Amino acid sequence: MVPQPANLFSGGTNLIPVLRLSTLFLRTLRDDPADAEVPSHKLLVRAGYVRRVAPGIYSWLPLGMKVLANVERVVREEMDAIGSQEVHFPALIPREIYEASGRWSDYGDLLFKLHDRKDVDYLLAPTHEELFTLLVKGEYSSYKDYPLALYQIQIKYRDEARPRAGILRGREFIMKDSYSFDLNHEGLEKAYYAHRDAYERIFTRLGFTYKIVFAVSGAMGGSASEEFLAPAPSGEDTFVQCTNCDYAANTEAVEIAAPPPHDPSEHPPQQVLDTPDTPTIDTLVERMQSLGHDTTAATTLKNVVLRTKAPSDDDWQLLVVGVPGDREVDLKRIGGQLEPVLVEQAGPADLAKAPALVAGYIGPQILAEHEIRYLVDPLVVEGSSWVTGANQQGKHAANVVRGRDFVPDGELGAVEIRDGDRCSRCGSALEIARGIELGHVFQLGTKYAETFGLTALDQNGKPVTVTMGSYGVGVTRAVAALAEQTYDEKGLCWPLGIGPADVHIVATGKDESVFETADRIALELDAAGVRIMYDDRRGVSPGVKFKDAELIGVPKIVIVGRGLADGVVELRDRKSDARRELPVADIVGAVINEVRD
RNA sequence: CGGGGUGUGGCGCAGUUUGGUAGCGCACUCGCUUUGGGAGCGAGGGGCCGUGGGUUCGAAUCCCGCCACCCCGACCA
Repeated sequence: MVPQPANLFSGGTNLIPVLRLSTLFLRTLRDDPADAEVPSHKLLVRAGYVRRVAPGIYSWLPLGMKVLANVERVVREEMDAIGSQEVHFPALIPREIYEASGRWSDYGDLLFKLHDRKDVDYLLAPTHEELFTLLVKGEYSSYKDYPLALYQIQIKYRDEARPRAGILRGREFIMKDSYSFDLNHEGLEKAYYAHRDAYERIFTRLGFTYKIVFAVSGAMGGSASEEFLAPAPSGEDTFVQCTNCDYAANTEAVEIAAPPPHDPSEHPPQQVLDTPDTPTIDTLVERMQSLGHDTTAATTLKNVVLRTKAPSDDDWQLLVVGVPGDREVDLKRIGGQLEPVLVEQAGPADLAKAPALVAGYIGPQILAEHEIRYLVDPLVVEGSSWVTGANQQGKHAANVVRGRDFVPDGELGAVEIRDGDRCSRCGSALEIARGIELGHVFQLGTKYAETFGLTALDQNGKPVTVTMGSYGVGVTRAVAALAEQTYDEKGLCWPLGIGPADVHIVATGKDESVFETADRIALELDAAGVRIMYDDRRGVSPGVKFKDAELIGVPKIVIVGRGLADGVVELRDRKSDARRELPVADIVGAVINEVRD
């Protein structure tokens, strides 16, 4: 028989695995912390799950650790289930590895850099592509070894310019990152969808409502890319979803439907008008209307001057983008499409180099002859007619028709998306919403494999570059995002299986029989494998215990108190607040039923 | 990096305008009462008032510098 360990901290009972509030390292706060803005931050601090140490850096207390462990368990089970194998890399990495991929400088200020006693440079890893790639390169060299998928759950470090929203966006956070390794694109696709399916199971099991949206691959490079977003007002990502079909996309990656093209010949000829002092759309529309035209902002063509730079170039190139005048240009969206080419607003110095561009009166009619690249938003359809600049100070042109009076070099989704824009799939209205990025899957391709020379010999003894997929889940972020999606005015509201316990037993009153009964219920439920939190504090008023139970957010609450005189205890549901009284003898069975639903 | 704001006990705050040797609520300790919605009374413990300098008989308070943090924006898997 295995000797039982002495438990110095359980108040002399044997309820070791049970979270007992009399000894639990927990202090709940009555007030919201002053530095917290979003609900998850306020509540996780108030309910004693986390404490702030420095900006974007948090300590996790026992309750927080329980939730974190539950999230990690679900993630592990689903990753293991698709055959991905867990590894663990260091967070502390020597500079040379990041130098080889170019990211020591590419990541810039986002990297936490440090050095050892010999003055050798190190960094705290913001992500681990390099180490995964190098590890596989060191072990595998034959086509027979593939396919392969590896993952880890690791602390990441990113020196964000502005950490915010508590746990949602920290400088130190836990991420599950995995990589798939395949010999061809078919293999990559298979791995991609295996991970995508695994993520659906993970976020469903965690109790999220989530949305899978098309995304741009960002700084990581790559092609196919989707994000798992948890819709929430405090989310930092903006996405659109169709009100009719299942199309959804990050606004950076969205495509919207354009009106049908016109026949260019149906418009009257171009006409140049005197429009002095009309450098803005508003002033132009006013002037045109006073001249008797039915011009609105939406029928003017606004031409915005940007500059671009490809990674291989030293100099910036001018780029003019045409959008309807009632629309703003979305630089983020443009940047996502032009990646890895950099894009920004052109400055006065850039304009000075192109005298043909008259600020406030730019029109596309002359851009081709000056060899200035011109792209239009798809809303500027073939054959459409516009009021736009005449490329002379104080003059605009009307009836300027695409395909007749100017031919753009191409199309580029450039306008800022608005509520009510049309779905590119079905034409129904799109709506805009905010979400928290829980996970990201994308097909990385050969970028890192090429950089580090990760190849496999095929049947003919020829080296083949391995193609990779990259898949991330924000683990600490998921804890906060779940709080964000489930909280109510009383506090946190965890789903079954994810909270620090599934049942919270509250013993109220001073009668010793209350505690004896509650002790027994706790023991029996624990023995049945139900995860229990037990408020066994003596001399604490019922109100305090109820408030704490609601704040902590365990899904089922059992109250052993005044009803005991009549032989009943109360069972409550935290979320719905449904309450029922049950005979003491029935409570254990009833709870087990509810928890195992 | 730009704009706004704040630094006073573990947490939330007052006091700063008008200088006089630090206070309230929560939490904590002890005693008595109380026990189904953040209890009451009494007695306690705990703070170089962000930091450096200056003015003054005297600075949380006035002056100058610095630092840190928070919020909005820029930026950011």
